[in-house]
Amino acid sequence: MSRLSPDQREEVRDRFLAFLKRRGLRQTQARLVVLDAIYDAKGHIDADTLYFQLKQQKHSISRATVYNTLSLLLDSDLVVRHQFGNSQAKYEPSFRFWQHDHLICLDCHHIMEFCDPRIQKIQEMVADIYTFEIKRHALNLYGHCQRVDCTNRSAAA
Amino acid sequence: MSRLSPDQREEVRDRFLAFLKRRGLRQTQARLVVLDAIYDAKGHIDADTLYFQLKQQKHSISRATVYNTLSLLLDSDLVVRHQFGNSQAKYEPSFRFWQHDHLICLDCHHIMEFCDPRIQKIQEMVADIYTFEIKRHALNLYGHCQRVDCTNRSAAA
DNA sequence: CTAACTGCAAATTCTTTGCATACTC
DNA sequence: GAGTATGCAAAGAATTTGCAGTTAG
Repeated sequence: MSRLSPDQREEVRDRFLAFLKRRGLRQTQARLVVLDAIYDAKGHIDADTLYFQLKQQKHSISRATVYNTLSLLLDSDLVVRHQFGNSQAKYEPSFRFWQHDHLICLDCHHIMEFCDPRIQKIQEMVADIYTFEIKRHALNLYGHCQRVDCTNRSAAA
Repeated sequence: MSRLSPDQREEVRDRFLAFLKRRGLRQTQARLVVLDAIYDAKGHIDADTLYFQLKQQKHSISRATVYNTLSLLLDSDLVVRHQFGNSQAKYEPSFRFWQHDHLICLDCHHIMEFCDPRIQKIQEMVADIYTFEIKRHALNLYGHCQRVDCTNRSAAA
């Protein structure tokens, strides 16, 4: 996933500030720092890793604030949350990325991304049949990757 | 999801017993009771609900045993686990059900099921492109249902 | 100024683990 | 009878909450 340009990053920031204003919430350092950290991360970061990453930098932000800000970022659609089978949620930037899906290795938990336009079609058809207004989807494919450095590979046939 | 016939139920039971024997594990009352409870449930039951359901019946089985048995049922492919966005995992019978996917209401958390053969195609193509051996998939569509008794419906446009 | 935000630690929720007792093989 | 499975309660992991102090508007 390619990094955003400075212009795009600024737009993300503006959107978040606008969202906060619209909700009557304050623009705080902490909130912007969390936003930047997620957009700087390679992708698929969990709340605690984010917390430790910020702790190591000059910004020290409590877990409570990290979670609080994540919640705001989800509400503003600038970040999406994923639950890849385990209990720990992962977050990634959503802005300006085309909607993509995930391929998860059951052995090494490596995550790959792919994109297939047919899912859009399925989504539209299902929405129609079930009279359901679909906001988003998550397609996760679980299996075994063939990477040479895949760990925990089981002997199971 | 239609209920299984007595014959099918017996086959499920036999499969589980065979699985236990193969692993050198014991056939205990508790394990069979948990298996039955999941297959009797309407579907999409979580561990704690299962625990309380069993508690109310004559069978009193501890949470530890519920979780232990769920793990064995997952290993034996008789039950599948789902993570629908929240932290609480849900379980459902897998045997003799065609693979299906889920439509989840963001307001009332009602879950509907659907099935689309195109997902199979996508799965095969992605497996090919990424040299990945796919074992299973989960496609979740999140949105707003139109049921009259849908609760928590937000005013958001 | 003042209400909202933050940090801290304690509380909650879901799941796993350790250990004495009970039961399968 | 030997040793695994169970129940209980306590531990653990992820996330949330309450409250006193801090800060944006």
